[in-house]
Amino acid sequence: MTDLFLPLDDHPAYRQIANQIEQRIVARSLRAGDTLPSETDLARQFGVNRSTIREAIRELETHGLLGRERGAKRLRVTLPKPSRVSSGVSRALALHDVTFPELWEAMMAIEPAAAQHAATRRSASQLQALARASARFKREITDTEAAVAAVVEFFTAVAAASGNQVLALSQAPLNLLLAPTLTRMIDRVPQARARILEAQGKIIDAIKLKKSEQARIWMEKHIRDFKRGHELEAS
Amino acid sequence: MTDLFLPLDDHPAYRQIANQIEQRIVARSLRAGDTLPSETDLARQFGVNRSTIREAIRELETHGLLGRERGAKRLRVTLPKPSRVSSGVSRALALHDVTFPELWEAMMAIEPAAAQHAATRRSASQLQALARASARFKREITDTEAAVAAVVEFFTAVAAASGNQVLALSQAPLNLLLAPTLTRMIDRVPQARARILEAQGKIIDAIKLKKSEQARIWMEKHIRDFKRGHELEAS
DNA sequence: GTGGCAGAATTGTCGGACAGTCCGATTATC
DNA sequence: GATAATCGGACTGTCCGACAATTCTGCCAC
Repeated sequence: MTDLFLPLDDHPAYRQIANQIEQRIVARSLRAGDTLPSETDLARQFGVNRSTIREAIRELETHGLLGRERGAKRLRVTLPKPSRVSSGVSRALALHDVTFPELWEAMMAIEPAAAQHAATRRSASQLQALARASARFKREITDTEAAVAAVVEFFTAVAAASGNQVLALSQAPLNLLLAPTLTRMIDRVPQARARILEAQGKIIDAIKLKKSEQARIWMEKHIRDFKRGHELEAS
Repeated sequence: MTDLFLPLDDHPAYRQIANQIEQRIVARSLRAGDTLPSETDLARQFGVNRSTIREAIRELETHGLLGRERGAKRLRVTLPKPSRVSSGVSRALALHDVTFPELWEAMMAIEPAAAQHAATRRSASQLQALARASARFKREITDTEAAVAAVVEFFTAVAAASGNQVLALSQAPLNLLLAPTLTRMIDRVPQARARILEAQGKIIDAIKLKKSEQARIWMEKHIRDFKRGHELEAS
């Protein structure tokens, strides 16, 4: 079953260097905010050419572990931004041709949980953010693209209010995948907009009153509507 | 509120090139398996130096969009491997200092759903994989590290059996985060091993018999045990 | 068709170079 | 003395050219 011999993968220098630096960051020996030595310096320290260092840096930069302040020259250690990470995930999922049912099942698992926890933990400002997102949806309800963006914003706000980074980061990629489908659906299913608005209202109410069970139930209904909408649209 | 002028972020050439290639891949104009032109060729086409091309390639390579067959020279378009993607996510979460309750809540949302769908959709071989993972846990039950690996393998197998790529990819990062905590817990809480084994058995039974509700419930109990274990361990 | 082989092609790494920009210190100005 | 203009050094982004090691390819023998 398992191969007898493992393939020996030679590590190019740039990858070894990237790994070494990554190790340091993960081990907190380099901490977020720290500035890295200059490329020339790194090249000297590692005993390689600057070009090699640059390739290593690119690797870490795309992982979000290194970055520069806007327009700054010096490189510094940064925490991977959730938005960057999740866009990578959703791109991967998109390339793997995820179907709507798959997406929907995942939303059905995650969003209600997020809503439930949001109801018990939301701060006042997070509640405001929710209300703002819903208001924006109401305002932009005729502009399909803006409306979809508002729906995504609403989900994001719920996840943020859940006070759970893991849930938030699990949820974020779903939004990006949902957008295209939702755009079609919202245009072709007449009652979709009204139902979304109603659900958002109920969810906000529940979260405001800290009724976690209510929040979960309404979010479930909300997500179920997406499936119905998708079925209607497809027929 | 909003700034009058947007900061103009200049995109270095290597990033522009990376974006262009990425676009092609996402738009399926370059499809998985296609081989890319040589670096020299790309440099000519884009009208830049080979070093610049190389930096762009590194970027796409770390995103998992490009890769080489083992020991091959020519670069080809590849689908991002879930394992690569999820390890990036879990590293990001680890750096953000995720707490156990956060992790636990996410598991509580995702794993039962995965188990439920696995019960309705699992193939025979996926069922076997589940049994294998559990058998391995039983066999290695005294070797902490191997036992933890087996637990992770079990969760992975459940997610795979769910037939849902989105759930699987949402779940994968959780495993990597769970491992260290579980290692401590399993060593300090005497009854942990037995309870895990029992839960795995019940879950496998339910999935084998396609009792989705049972599968969900037992998975919930299983995950709840982790919280209890964690509380016991902490005390 | 299989195996082997020489030459072409390609990658990984190197050294050096240069323009544009950012940073810090120094000097000039009010 | 505080602020503004100035200047040199440091650093990045990009380029050029080069070379060893390895892979790829077309060809030949069997």
